Amino acid sequence: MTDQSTAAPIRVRIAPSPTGDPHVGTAYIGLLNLIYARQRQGQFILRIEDTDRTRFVATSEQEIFDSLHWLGLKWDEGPDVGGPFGPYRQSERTAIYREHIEILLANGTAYRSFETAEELEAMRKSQLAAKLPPRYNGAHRELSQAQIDAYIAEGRPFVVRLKVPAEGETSFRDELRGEIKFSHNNVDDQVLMKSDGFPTYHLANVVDDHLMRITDVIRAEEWISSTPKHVLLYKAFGWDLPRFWHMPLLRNLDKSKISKRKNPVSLIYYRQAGFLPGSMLNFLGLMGGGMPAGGKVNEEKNSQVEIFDLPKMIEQFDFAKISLGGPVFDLVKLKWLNGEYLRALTPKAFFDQLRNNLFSDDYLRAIAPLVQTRIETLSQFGDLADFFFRDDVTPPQDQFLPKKRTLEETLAFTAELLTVLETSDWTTEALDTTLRAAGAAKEWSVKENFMLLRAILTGRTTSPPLLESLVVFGKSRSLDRVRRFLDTQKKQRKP
RNA sequence: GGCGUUAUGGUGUAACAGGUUAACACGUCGCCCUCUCAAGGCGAAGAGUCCGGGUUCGAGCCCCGGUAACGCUACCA
Repeated sequence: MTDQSTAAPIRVRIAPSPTGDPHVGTAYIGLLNLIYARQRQGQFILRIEDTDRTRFVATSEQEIFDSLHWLGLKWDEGPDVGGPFGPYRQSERTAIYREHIEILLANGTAYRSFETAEELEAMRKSQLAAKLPPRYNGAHRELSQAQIDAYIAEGRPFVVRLKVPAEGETSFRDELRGEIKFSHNNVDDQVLMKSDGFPTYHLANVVDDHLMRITDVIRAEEWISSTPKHVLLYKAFGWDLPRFWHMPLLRNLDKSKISKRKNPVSLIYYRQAGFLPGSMLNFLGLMGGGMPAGGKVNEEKNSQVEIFDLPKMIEQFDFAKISLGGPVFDLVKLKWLNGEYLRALTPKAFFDQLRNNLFSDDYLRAIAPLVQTRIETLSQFGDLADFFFRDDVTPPQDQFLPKKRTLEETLAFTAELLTVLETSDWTTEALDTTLRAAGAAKEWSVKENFMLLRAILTGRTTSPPLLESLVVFGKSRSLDRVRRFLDTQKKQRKP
């Protein structure tokens, strides 16, 4: 029952959410999906999962497109290129989800649940306090039609939940690991449709994958525990299951799931910091095995360098050879690989890279007005604007530490700044508001506040205007600089 | 806590369907080249394959039992 007709054309997809910077993990899973599709003359689809209105970021979708294109990952169907199974943006498919939720409500595999978010939160807390696994208590599983009608007439908001069978288990086949079983005791009655009428991931994902004729779901390992819910949904609709492939999770150096706190994860960062798309793709392809002999080309002398481009990966990548331990995303090795790519460039191509990226007209045009009034000879440009072109800066303590502050409170305040900056819009106006508010909240003067950030960003106490500099330097790289600063300070204090 | 997944040097990976001193790359260290730094060349250290049992003439590969790490445990994906 797991296999779709073998004659059906292979169709795979990635389904990123536009909730922030395009993630390196999206590129990783995207690459794997693309390789899988190309190896089998299949189709690769991009679907935007924008059902979470609270985390939605307007610019994010375009950034996902741009970053993926930068890497050379091309999709056959998607919101921007269209296709026969659209729309490819979930926010444009709400009518479809409503229709489908009606089917489940009608055949008794889902039910309305009228508790408020606060009630649920309270329930969760008390369960946790009692050391019980936090799960929905099923209070509204068997509401009578009369009660339901009454609640609805009252105008009480509700969510729709999956009615997981009380007994038994659900098992499915993971193509890389074999059979995986979950007892229904451990599968919660997942919310399928939120009270705002938007579907959750679980519903939208299953419905779309079926409607878009997806044959193989290739996604990250973190989804394994919710797969039984998805399987139950396919069954509830009476649909065939796709194949499931759960890929190992990219990790930080400490083996935890890769995160911006410990590692740059934004593709925008990597692009702006001057990594070449080819080396990034090559590196990603090496993560988790799959390539012959772990990336060793052959026994010939001098040809052991792990150089793979997309066509080569499509030719040689073997999904059966994927190793399941979570690979550490090792920035040191990525840099080495990128260096290899840089050195392999012709002098002309290398010059073009510099000219089109680090020293692009756009970048220089944005920086120029910030320094024009501050220099007397053109060569002083370098003295003042060097931080725009550097990988990192390290301000000495006497530069960043305000006179009246201890190192302790300064670092705490910096961490505070980091959190508010992460969610701030990246315009001078927004940054001004954000920073002033954060400073006021902790009783840091604007001067102390701005000076601190200036030192972190530029490595000195004299610089072009802070806000404008932040904007020009970009959000990803600016935040990375703050994180690295914090990290360096932490490491210096510990040992 | 519950459930699930995983486990080869510091890191990424190899090791045919169990068969010699566990291989390659990054990193580290040393030497050579050299005005410096890289790059490049040469070399070294570093794992006995998470631990404990078992099967076998023989186990990193098979079986059993532990442990640890990670993931999930939301009206987020």
